[in-house]
Amino acid sequence: MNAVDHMNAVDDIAGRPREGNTMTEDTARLRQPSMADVARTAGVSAQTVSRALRGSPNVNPETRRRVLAAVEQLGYRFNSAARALSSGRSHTIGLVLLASGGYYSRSAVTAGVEAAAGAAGYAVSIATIAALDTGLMEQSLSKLADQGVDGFVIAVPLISVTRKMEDITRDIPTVTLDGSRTAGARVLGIDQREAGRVATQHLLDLGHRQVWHISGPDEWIEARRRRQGWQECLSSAGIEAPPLLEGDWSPDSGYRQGQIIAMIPEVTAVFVASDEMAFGVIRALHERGRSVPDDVSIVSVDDIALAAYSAPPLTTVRQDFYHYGAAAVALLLGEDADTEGAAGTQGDSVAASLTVRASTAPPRTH
Amino acid sequence: MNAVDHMNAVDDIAGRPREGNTMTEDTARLRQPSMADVARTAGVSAQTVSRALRGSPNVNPETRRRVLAAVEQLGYRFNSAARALSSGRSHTIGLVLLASGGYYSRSAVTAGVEAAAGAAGYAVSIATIAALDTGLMEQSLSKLADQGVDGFVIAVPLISVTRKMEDITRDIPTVTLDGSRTAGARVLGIDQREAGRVATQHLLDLGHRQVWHISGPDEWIEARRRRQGWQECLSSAGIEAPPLLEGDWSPDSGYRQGQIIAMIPEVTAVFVASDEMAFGVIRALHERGRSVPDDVSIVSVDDIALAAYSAPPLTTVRQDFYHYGAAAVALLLGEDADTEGAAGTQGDSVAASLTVRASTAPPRTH
DNA sequence: GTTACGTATGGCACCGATAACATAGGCTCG
DNA sequence: CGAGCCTATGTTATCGGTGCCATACGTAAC
Repeated sequence: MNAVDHMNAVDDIAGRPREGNTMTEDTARLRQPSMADVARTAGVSAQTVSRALRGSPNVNPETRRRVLAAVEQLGYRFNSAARALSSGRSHTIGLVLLASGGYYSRSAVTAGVEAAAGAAGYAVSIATIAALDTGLMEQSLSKLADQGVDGFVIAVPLISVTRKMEDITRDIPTVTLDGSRTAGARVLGIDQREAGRVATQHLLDLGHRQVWHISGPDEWIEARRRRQGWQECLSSAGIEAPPLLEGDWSPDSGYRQGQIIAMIPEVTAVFVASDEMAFGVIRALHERGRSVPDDVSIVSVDDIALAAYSAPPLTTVRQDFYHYGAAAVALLLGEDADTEGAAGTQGDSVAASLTVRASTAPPRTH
Repeated sequence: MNAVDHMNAVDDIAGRPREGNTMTEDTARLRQPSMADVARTAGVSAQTVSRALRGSPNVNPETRRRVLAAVEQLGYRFNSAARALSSGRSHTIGLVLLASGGYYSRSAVTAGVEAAAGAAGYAVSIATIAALDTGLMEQSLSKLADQGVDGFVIAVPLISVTRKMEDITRDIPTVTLDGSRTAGARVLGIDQREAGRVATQHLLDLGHRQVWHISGPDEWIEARRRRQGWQECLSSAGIEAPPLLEGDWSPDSGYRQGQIIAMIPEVTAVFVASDEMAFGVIRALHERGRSVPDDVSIVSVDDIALAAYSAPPLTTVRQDFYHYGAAAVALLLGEDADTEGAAGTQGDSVAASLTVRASTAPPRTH
C-alpha cells in the first residue's frame, strides 16, 4: 500500500550525474570507489576489506594496515544502501514525534536521540505526526518501516494501540517514551507520578491547604500519571481533591483555564502540568489582578529554557529530555538502561527533580 | 575515513529474526514478500511490477490493477535499500541543525522539512551539530553523505565554508537556510534585513528618537542582516546608531544585556534580535524597576509560541519557520520557490510581518 | 504491403556490500 | 606424525530492486 502511494511521488533531485564538476580530475574518478577498488589497491580480496573495516578479529594487522592505507588513499566511503541490502540492517533508527505538544521537549528529545544514535553509528530518520491520531500514527510507523529502520523510538503517547501498530512493533525493536506498551515495545519513562507528587507536596509543604490541578489532555499518559500523583499526594494528606481542569499543553489553553482559576477566590495553589501552560495561567491571573505567588502559587513541569524568565520565574519539576532521548536509544541498542517493569513501576533512569524559583510561596496569612 | 570510524560502531538491535512471532501464520511468510513474489501472484514479470508501482505510463491499466491487487494481497512493501542501491537514489534528505540557537525554530523548521519531504516521498535524516564549528559541520555533512542522502537542507548559518564542504555540496544538491552560499548550494532566506528595518521603523513610528539593538552572535548571518536593517533604518531617519550590544540568542544573554540597558536612563526603545533574548531583557528591566513598555519599548523577532504570554506580550516580527522549512524542500526538489540572487538580494517567499502586542508603546512624554 | 514506429512486456546484467562456505597453512596434542 | 583445530584469506551466491535491451504485437504512413 505504501508501495502504491509511492506511485505519485516526485522523483527529482539527484540523478543528474554531477555534470557541474570542475572537470580537472581524471575521468576515472567519476564513480565513487567501491570495496573492489580498495581491494585491488591493497592487493587483497573485497571480503578481506570488508572484514578489515568492520574490525573482524581474524585479520592480520599488517593486512589491515594496507587496507586502511588504500581506503585513505582512494577516499573510500562505504555505500550504505549496499550494506543495508546485503546485511539486512540499515543502521537507522526511526524517531516518531508529535507536532503538537511542546516544541521544547520535542527538540531536546530529538537532539538526545540523535547524539546517542550517532555515537553508536546509527542514523536517525524522523516522522512527525500532526495530531494524536491512530491513523496518522500507523502511517508514520509504516513509512519508517518502509525505510527499513532497525528500530523505533516513539516519543508519542500511544494510548490505543491498533493491530497494525502491534504488527510493526513486533517485527522491529521499539522503545516508547512515556507511552503505553505494545506487544514488543519496551517503555522508558520518567516517573511522572512521582513528578506529580513532588510538585503537589511542595505546595502542601509551603502551607497550602488545597492544591488545584490543570492537567494535560487525558489521552496523554504523562498527563494521567501526573494527575495520579497529584491525587495520591492529596489523599495521603487527607485532602479531598478539587475539581480537575484540563488543558491541551498549549499556553493558550493554560490561559483559558487560568481565567477560571482567577474567578475562584479560595484557590491559593495550582499544579500546572506543563511550563507552557503555566505561562498562560500566570497571564490570566495577572489580568484579573491576582498576583503570583502572593495570591496564587504555581508549580509546573518541564523546566524549559524560558522557565527561569517567566514573570515570576517558574518553580517547576525538571525533566531532562535530552538525556531521556539518549537513554531511549541506549535501551534500544541493548546497552541496558532501566526498563519499565509492570504497569506502574518504571525505571527512573531520568529522575524528576524540583527546581524552586519564584512562582511559589506560602499562602497569605490573614 | 568514516568507513574506518565505523569499525568501532556497535551492531546490536535487529538481527534476531523475529522469533517472538505468534506462530500462527504459515511458515513461508517469514520473509517479507519481494517483487518477484508479487510478480508471480499477478502473473507478470518483476519488471512489470516495478513499472506498475512507479507509475510508468506504458502499463496496461488492467495489468496495473492485477499488480496492485497482488501487492495488496501479499502486503508487499518495497525494500528501500534495494531501491537505493540499484537506482542510486536514496529518497532521503539530510537535514543539518544546530543544537544551540533557539529550540523553537529548530523544531518548527524540522516539522516543515519533514512534512514537505514526506509529501514528496522523501525521508528525512537529521544531523545536529553541537556548536557553530567548522569541523563539526564537516563531520555532519560527511555523515549524511555516507548515508547516501539525495540532498541537504542546511539550517545552520555557514559562515566559513571549507574546501571539504564545497566538495560535498557540489556533489549533492543543497539548500541553505539563511546561510552563506557554497559552490553548489542555493540559498533560501527570509529578508532579515527587512525584518530589522520593520522592527526599528515600528519603534520610530511610535515616536522614539533612538533605538538600541541587542543582536545575535556575529557569526550568524541572520544576526548580521537584522543589524544591517536596523542601521539602515536609523540612518535613513538621520539618526546615528547607538553602541551595539550582542547576545547569543539565549534568554540568559538577553538578561545580561538587559542589565546594561537598565542602567542607561536615556534608552526608551530596544530592538532585540530574538524573542527568547527578549524574555531575558524584560526580566532584567523589571528587576531594575523599569517598566515595559512604559519606560522601555521592546520589539523582537520570531514570534515563538510563548511570545504572546510574556509579560507584557511581545511585539515581534513573525517568522514562519514551518513554512520556511517546507519551502527549502520545495526548492531542493525543484518545484521552484524563490531563490536568492546575488549577495544581498533574496527571495521573500517567506515574508516577515510585524505582530504588534503590548511590549511597545509611545515614549513617555515629560 | 512493406517500412516504421509506439505500446506493453519480458530477460538479464548489475548496483556494492555481506553471509556462507571453501581453502591453505601453522600449531597443538596424544 | 597424523588428526583436529584455529587463523587468515579467497570464492561464490545473494540481497531486491532498476536500467537497458530485446521482443511481440498493432497500427499509421508511404
